[in-house]
Amino acid sequence: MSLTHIQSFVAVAEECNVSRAARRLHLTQPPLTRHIQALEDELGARLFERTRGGMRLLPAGEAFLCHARRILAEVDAALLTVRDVAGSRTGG
Amino acid sequence: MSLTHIQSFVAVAEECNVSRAARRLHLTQPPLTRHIQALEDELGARLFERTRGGMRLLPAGEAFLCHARRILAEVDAALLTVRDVAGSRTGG
DNA sequence: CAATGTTACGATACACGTAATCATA
DNA sequence: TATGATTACGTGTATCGTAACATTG
Repeated sequence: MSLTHIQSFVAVAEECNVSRAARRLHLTQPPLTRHIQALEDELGARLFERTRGGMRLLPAGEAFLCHARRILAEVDAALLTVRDVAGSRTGG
Repeated sequence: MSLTHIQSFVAVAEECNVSRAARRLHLTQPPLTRHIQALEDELGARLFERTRGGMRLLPAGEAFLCHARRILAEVDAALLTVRDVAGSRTGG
């Protein structure tokens, strides 16, 4: 599991479409497909249903999406907090 | 930023010692040193004070530690939740 | 010499993008 | 043919571990 895979998953879940998610992430489709496959493999569960028009979340995928967003939010918070603490070192 | 770097950071913070953290992570010292350096570089802040006997958290490091633990906990929770949802698919 | 962390360097593994493939209508 | 995802394959980068280095007592 990696943060990159998690970001890819969230993008695909929100776009319901690998191609659009790829554009949004400035990536091509193949790596994105592989990210999803790696997650599904590691979690031992299918996260998306592959439909004619794109990707649709399965129950396991919806469950994972909640956590995925919290993980990314926590990473953002970590970045902000550390920069804040370090930036205010002398500023008081 | 990667989950591996975050795991390394937490181990070093808890052991106050790169060598012990490396053993705990089944790794050697150099990659661990580089993980910490990469984090410090990316965050733009020094996380540890290098002392004679090992590593000691600086304020920015303590701030980051809180978030780091939450990120890892959230990842664990994601694993458990997804496996639970997927496992109970037919079990009712 | 013994213990700490760091840097240099070569081998391996990972991840990308292009191109080709499968499926649907 | 057009749109969607996936697989095959070559290449560039990242990451590891060993070995060498610097610091401290």
